[in-house]
Amino acid sequence: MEHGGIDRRRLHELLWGTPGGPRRGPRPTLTVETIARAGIAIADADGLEGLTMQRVAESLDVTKMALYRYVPGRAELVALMLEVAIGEPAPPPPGADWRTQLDDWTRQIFDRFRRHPWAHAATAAPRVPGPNELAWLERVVAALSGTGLTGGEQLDVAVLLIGHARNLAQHTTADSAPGQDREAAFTLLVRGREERYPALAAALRPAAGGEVDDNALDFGLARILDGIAALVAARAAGATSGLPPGNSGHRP
Amino acid sequence: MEHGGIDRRRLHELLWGTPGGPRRGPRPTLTVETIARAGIAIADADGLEGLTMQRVAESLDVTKMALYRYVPGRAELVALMLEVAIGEPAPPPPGADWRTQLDDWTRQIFDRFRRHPWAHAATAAPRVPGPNELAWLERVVAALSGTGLTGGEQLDVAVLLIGHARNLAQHTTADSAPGQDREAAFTLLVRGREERYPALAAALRPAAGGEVDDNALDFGLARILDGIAALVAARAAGATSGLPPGNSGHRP
DNA sequence: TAAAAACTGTGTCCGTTGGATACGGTGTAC
DNA sequence: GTACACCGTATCCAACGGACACAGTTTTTA
Repeated sequence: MEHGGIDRRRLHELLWGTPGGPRRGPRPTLTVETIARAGIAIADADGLEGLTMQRVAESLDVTKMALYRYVPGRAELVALMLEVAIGEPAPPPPGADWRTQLDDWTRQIFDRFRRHPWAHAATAAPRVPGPNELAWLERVVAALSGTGLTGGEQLDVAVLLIGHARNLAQHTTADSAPGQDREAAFTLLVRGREERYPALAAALRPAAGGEVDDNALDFGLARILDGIAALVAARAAGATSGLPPGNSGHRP
Repeated sequence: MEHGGIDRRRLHELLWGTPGGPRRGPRPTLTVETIARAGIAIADADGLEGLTMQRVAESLDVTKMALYRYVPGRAELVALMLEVAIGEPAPPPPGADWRTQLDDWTRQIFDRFRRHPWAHAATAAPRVPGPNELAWLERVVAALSGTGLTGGEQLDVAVLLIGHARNLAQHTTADSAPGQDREAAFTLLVRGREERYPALAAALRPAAGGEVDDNALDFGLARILDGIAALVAARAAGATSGLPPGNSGHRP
C-alpha cells in the first residue's frame, strides 16, 4: 500500500490556501483541522501505524470515504496533522539575548515533539513546510539577526537546533528518565563483550562518574550554543577589523 | 498492516546470535544477510514503502512465505537491513586527536545514511541495537576516553553527533547541493509573505551574503566540535584544581 | 539399514488497509 | 424553479502482512 506519493499541489493548497468564499451544495460537516485533530489523538495514543482512515472516520462518526472529500489521502493527512500538532511558536521573551531565545526555542519544540512521538516519523521524508513550521523557523532567524551570522548560517543554526530537539525527543520516550533506559540497555548488551567494546564498557561503568543528572538534551544544547557563541564572538571581533565572514569551520 | 510490534527476542537472536552448529533437514537456500541485502537494494531504489515481502522474495526467486523461515516479519527485516546497511565503521586514523576522529566519524556515518535514505525512517522508533551499531558507538567513546568527559557525557556526544549526521543526511537528498534546494523552496514560500516572516525574508535575501559554500553539515559539525572543545578545555583546567566535573550547562 | 525427527519451501487462505467510482440527497446561484 | 455543484455513503478492488497445513529433504537415532 502507500499508494503513490503525496499530492503536493493539493497539500500546498490545504496548508497555505485561504478559507475561500461562499460555495454551493450542502454544508460540510467536517473541517480539515477537525480531521487533523482526530488523527493526532489517534496517533498520540497508538502511533502512526495505528492511524487508519477507518479509525479517524469512526472517531468523527462519518464514513471512511467522507474524509477523502477533505484530504487527498493518508500521507497528506499526516502532513496536516504535523502542522497542527507543532502549532504556533510561543512569542519570544522580550529583551532576551539570542542565546536565551534559542535555548528556550529548542526546549519548546522539544516539548512539542515529545508530546507527539509520531512527529519524528512524520518528518522523516522531505515535505512541504506549513505556515507554523515557517513561523518556528522565523523565530530562530529573528533571534540571530543581531549577530554577525549570514542568512545561510542562521538557517543552518535552525537546522542544527531542530535536529537536536527532534533527535532527543525520540530518545526520550516520555516514560522514564532520559538516559537511564539507554544506559541500562547498553550495559546489558556490552556485558560479556567487554573485549569487543572496551571503551564502551569503561564508559558504562558506574565509576565513570557523572551519570547523575545526566541529560542528553541539556548537554547537547549547551555544546551547540557554546559553539555558536564562539562563532558570534569571532564574527564580532572580525567585523571591526574588516575581516570577511568566510569559512570558520575546523576541517583539518 | 503493521501487524503488532516487533519480536524483540527473535530480533535479538538474529542480530547477536551465533551461526549455530550442524542442523537437520534440507540445507537453507537463503541467508538472513542475503535477504537483508535484497531488501536494502529495493529500499535504496524505491524507499521503505516500496519494500514488500513479495518484492524481496521475487528478487531472490523464492516465494514470499519462504522469507518467514528466516525473518519473523517485515519490521524485523527492516531492523536487520539497517544493521547490514550501516555496516562496520572504518578503523580510526591512527594518531589523530579526538576532534579529528569525531569529525571523520560524523562524515562517515553521514555518508552511510545518505546512501540509504530509508535508514532515517528505519531509526525513527526505539530499536534493538546490533553489533555494528554498537561498534560505531564504541568509536566515539574511544576517541573521547582521553578527555576529561564522563562516561555519560561521552555517550551524549555520540547521540549529538549521530543526530546531526542523520538529520543532515535527510535534508541532503543526494541529488543537488545541500542547501540550495532548501533555500529555493523557502524563498518561494516566503515571497509575498514578507510581513509575516520578516527575519526569514531578510535571511533569504541574496545580499545576506555567505550563501556560497554553504554546507549545513560542515557548519553544524564545526559548531558542535567547538562546543565540545570548550568543555574539554574546561575539564582539563578544572581537573588540576580539583574542580568536580559537575553541571557545565548554560541554562539561564 | 530403517525409521523417526527436524527443517525447508510452497500453496492456499484470511483480515485489514488505502483508495476508485458511482449514486442519491442537499443546498445555492441564476 | 431549476440546474448545478457539492456532500456523505455504499460498494468494490488490489495489494499488503501474515497464519497454517502440507510435501519433500536431510540428519539423527534405533
